Amino acid sequence: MLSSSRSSPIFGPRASDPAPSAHDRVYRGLRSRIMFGQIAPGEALTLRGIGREFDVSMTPAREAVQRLVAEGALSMSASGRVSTPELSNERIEELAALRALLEVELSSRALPRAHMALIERLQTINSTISDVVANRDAVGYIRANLEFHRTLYLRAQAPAMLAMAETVWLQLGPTMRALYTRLRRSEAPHYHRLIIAALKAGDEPGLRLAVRSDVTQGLRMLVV
Amino acid sequence: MLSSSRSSPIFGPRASDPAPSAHDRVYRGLRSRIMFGQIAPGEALTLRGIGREFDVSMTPAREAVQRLVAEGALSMSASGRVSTPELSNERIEELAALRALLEVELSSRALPRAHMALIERLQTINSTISDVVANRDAVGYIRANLEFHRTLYLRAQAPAMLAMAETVWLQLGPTMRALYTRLRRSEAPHYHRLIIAALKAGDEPGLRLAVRSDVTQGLRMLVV
DNA sequence: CATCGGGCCATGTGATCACAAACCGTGGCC
DNA sequence: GGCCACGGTTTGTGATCACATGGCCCGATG
Repeated sequence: MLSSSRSSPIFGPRASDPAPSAHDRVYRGLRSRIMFGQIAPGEALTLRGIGREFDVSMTPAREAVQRLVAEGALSMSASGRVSTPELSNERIEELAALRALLEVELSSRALPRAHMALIERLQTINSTISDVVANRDAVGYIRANLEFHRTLYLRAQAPAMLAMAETVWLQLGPTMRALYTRLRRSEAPHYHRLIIAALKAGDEPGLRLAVRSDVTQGLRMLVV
Repeated sequence: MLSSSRSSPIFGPRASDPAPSAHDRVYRGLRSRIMFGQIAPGEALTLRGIGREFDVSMTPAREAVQRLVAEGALSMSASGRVSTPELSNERIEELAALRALLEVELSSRALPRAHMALIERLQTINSTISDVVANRDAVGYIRANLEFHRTLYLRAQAPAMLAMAETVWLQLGPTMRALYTRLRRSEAPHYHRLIIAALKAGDEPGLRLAVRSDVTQGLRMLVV
């Protein structure tokens, strides 16, 4: 995850990846599921089950799982059983603070490079979010929301920082679904519009505030 | 690396770890070596070689390597060969910025909980650093320096954030050695003393500045 | 003498297997 | 009725093996 030397196509594989190894296929598959909230917190996984599902032996399944455990996307009991972690409130707050820290910086670095084409793409993604929210599609919402952020942060030209932000998303994945199912429909892309406005205006303080708010807002209602 | 559910004894194993699995042993061993700069940038590793060295088969060696690759501590070529990464100047600058971002926040969170006992321990570590620097012991210097920071940040009660900071240290490990061999002896614990002074005074802005300086100073001279 | 090609060797990958430990359900006992 | 012990079954771990691929050295050739 953190800056593998390979390309990291989180949102769908690239066109011409020559020969994706088995453990990479499994890793990507599980990673998407976790990041986009398709696995509930506390759900258990078994190596043989993963192997059956992806049609590989236990070896690649183990490597993929090990990697996700290392990234905090899965947790492993002392006996080696793996499951998606159930985050404590303190942990959720800490991860939200990390998102704020990293993503504010990323957006700030992206600002000077944000041209009109980027802003248009963000607006397109934003309207996708509206559609998907109207359909009560939690997974689609999370995916589109993260794509919005990722598209912006890619402009920051800071791969290590982006990788860390994605690791935080990954750790929050299972929890995020629980959040977005109880989300009010109307308020969804509110801060996103503020972000776009600040980008257009070249308003750095406004952008930092908008990103921080967008990132913090959702998570705050989760720690009841 | 990132918040494994197990305890993470980076600086020497705990007393009563019941049955450390083989891949964990290998992982910890390689991780220390990398983080403390005992492996040069670009140095190659082989699974069978690691297996021989730690007296295990290829399987645990593979898992440990995979994990370190995921953390950015090792890089893997398209053909699967692993080596310690040779960082570009942009990457080094980015990682230094990450250190500043994360560690300033960590120190700031540790400040309200920093009591006298902690400050004394920091001073003890600091004198160790002076000794070790006098002996031109690069690895010892890096180890003691990181222990100084880690001791402070542990008080922040922010395990995910600390884990991310350690991941950055890990990525910088092989490069750090190259840095500290060309370090002037006298200036070593300068900013550390500023950090301790700010802690004693409860001076948060001063602490943030001192940490940022300490973290940035060394790395800056590396990007010639 | 430089460059290209072929063949051997080392290396990573993934499958399979043996083993030990943990989990779960059942039955008995208090 | 609740609690505990026990055995079958599931699960993770680590070793070993077969295979394909890439690297590297050496020799032949222009």
